[in-house]
Amino acid sequence: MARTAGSHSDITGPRIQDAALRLFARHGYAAVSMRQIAREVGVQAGALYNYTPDKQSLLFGLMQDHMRELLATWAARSQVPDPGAALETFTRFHIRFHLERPDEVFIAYMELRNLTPENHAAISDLRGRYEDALESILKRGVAAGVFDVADTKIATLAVIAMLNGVNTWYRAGGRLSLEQVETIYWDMVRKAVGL
Amino acid sequence: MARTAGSHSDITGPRIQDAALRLFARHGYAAVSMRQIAREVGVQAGALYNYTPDKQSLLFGLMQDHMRELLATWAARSQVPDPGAALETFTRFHIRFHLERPDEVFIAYMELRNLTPENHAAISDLRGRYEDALESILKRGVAAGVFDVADTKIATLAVIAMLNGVNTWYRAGGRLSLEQVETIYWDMVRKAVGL
DNA sequence: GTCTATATAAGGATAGAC
DNA sequence: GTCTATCCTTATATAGAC
Repeated sequence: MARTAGSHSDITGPRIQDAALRLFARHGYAAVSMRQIAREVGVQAGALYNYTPDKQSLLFGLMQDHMRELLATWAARSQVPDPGAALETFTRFHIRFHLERPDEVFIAYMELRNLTPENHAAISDLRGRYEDALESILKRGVAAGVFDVADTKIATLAVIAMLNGVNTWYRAGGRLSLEQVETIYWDMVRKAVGL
Repeated sequence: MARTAGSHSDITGPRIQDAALRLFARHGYAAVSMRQIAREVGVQAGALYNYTPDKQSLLFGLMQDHMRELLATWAARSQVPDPGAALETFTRFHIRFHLERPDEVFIAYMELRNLTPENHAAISDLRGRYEDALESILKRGVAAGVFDVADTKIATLAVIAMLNGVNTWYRAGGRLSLEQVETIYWDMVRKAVGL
């Protein structure tokens, strides 16, 4: 729909983020122009700069928001004492959270190299905190003697990489329900850590 | 080094591919200009078009060469009859092959969306063939009753995603040798399929 | 086969009117 | 807050000289 002149600060901001998110995920940050984003929102390119100082900040904001929400949502979960149960909770949480946000996840992984060094460090730090959440579960399981894991750091990265793969193929309405997918992956994770 | 005028068709072609590979992997296809590639090679931008019809063909060629070499190298391995041994062979082969070619692997996974639809289909087909190689091993193991895998298609994607993760963190000369990394991942794969 | 020069288009970002 | 207009830079790709 064509837009007419006027003041719309309350809705334009989120619409810019939505459009940038979708376009960055689909075509990549470098391949998307500010004019494309503006067209999607229904404003002229110059108007975008009322909401973001530049294109880089737009990308960084999307990634930072995503990582912060990931950490906050996980932290809000009541922590399960039993390592095995905690690992199952993490596995199912990770799959569900990521499948609900395919565009955010895609950007968070694919556009790291398009961040300035400072922004890259900030996002890497947030990602490291999330990895630590999983590794602490693995360490507890090893300490309790219920997990058989040779290297908790590598196992952490291996499990996350495996779970992230779901986003590359899962489509709602396909052969398997989300619940079934969660269970299949949990079965593999469980066995991989020797539980 | 600065280049002078002259005829160098025998060496310029490979040098263009090398430069494009490194630059695409580092900054992303869309973010790299033909001028950058030319500067890296030591020629003017126009000279590149003696070797490639356009930038897209340069990307496609790199990805196609990589996938074909992956398939050919795997096919050249004497196929192991025992499913468990075959899976170990695949796991160690995949890790080693991919760690030896970090730039090619990075591009093959990150730049799919920058391919034209025709080129995308061609690369996806090659990737599918590689996945089939692993899935056929898993199917044989399930049929022989030695693997415990709920869904061979998902297990295939899960294993490959897990193994690909190595490329994001492994650096030669680090805490672990390549042999140790292979063994740690093989241990997780082995357990994940119930072997 | 490479160079210089250029056609043609698009990019990020800003200025000033409304 | 948005628009129009524009500055300035860069992009892919081609043409013709050497």
